Amino acid sequence: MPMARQEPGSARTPMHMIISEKLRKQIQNGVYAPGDQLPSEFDLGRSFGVSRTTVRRAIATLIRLGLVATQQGKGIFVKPQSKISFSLANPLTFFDSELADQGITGSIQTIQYEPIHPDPEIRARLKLPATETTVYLQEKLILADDVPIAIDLAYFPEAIGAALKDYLHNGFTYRTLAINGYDIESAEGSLESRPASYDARDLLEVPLGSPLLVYHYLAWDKQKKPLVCGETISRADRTYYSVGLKRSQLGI
Amino acid sequence: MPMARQEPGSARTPMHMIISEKLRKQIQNGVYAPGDQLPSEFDLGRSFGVSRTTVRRAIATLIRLGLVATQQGKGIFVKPQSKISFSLANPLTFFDSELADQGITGSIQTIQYEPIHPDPEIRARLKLPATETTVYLQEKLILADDVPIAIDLAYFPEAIGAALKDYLHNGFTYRTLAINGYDIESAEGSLESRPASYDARDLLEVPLGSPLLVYHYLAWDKQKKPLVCGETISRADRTYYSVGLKRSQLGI
DNA sequence: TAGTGGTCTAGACCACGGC
DNA sequence: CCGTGGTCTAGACCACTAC
Repeated sequence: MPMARQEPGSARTPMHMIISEKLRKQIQNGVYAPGDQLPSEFDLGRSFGVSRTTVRRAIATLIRLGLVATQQGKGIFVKPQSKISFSLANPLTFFDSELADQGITGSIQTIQYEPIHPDPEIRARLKLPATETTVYLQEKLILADDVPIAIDLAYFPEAIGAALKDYLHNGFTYRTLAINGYDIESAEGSLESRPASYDARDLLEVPLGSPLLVYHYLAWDKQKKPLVCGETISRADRTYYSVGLKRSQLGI
Repeated sequence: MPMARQEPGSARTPMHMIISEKLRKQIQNGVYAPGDQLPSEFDLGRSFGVSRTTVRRAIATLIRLGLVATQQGKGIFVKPQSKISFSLANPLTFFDSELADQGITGSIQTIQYEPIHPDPEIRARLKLPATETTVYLQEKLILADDVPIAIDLAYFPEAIGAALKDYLHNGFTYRTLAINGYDIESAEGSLESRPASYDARDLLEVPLGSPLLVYHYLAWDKQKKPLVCGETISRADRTYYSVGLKRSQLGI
């Protein structure tokens, strides 16, 4: 029997939406608590009177809303919700203490720290002269309670990168630059959100297409010479950025 | 014939992923330009040798990545990419001129401006005394070139809301507060990203689960008395926030 | 009327987890 | 071994768009 069509005159709401909305409300009302297991796809299909394909579509919606996660061979589980705060003013600067304040153990894994030949966009941001073809790329994974929550890619001009080689393995901070005589005078940044690509999905262990926060930054010294630029890509389900502004900084 | 299983020893990559990745690369390499129509689901299925269900799964991935959009009865089209910048320091303050600088016509539609009885979270943020049970809610839709890109919900203490009743219909800005004698001394905000719910999907015309940027804000006067709080919910595929920081503001 | 995407089915095989 | 989610099929009906 193909397709169970809607009774004439009944609401036009697709079954997969009815199912996902019902489950969503049950999760938000605590019928299913964080960590709880939902009924199996087979059982849900039987109790709603639909095929497994339709149930799977409803579950896919809940995954996209960040409410549940599936585990092959085990089942469907309600995800715990809680976000970690990053400060926009000093990203990753007091990373450890910032997380400690929130009751979380932070750590940084350097994935690579190597000289590379950057693409034109990075060259432009660092205002590299034509004679300089090399920058240092520091790629690191940021973990909270041993769960990856962000990737940071930082690009340093060659001289700075070489000088800081031994200092940056344990994570980058603006302070590391300052201690080594590179004084940051100003910085600019931008915050956007993008859906997770297949690559990001593998690194950050999130569903494909789930929101990621991307923080682009660029810092200069007094002579307006770029010291570092980069981007921090973080799981939007686990992180947010906060900022405080005084009167002088507001555009009033 | 059920399921076309993989040849023994071949890569384990699902067909839907092979298809979506191939189309993704073709889009990024310009084989399909923004605005172009992709082959129909039927044709894609035929050319890849898979069922339409599998093609639809691949297309669903491209939609989640924000690369294409479907139109019933018409086809699958490549989405144009371009983002509008909001300033974090003065959100919505110079909204019109900010967008004009980017070559975009901005407009604001007030959805409602009414006294309401807020939930405890808003009460706490505005530090309402127990005797005050009313705040003004201003809800508005922000359009760029007549396309909705954001929703803003602003909550004012009763006295301020009543005083500004006639001024706020044309959009809220910090400046409106200042002109009327409510001087903002400081403000704080936070930026996060959430997947679009069914409600947000309808208002902002985005796919379910696509990333939204949420900016929470709160502003005080000299006596640390809250003047306004609220949140701006914007389409992450059309907006980003930028911020500039001077040395004194960096945590170095 | 033809073509497109939107929804749904019944059933299949596979890979993983736990008993 | 069984139960779970992961992938896929072949075919159906519907709603919308364009000619």
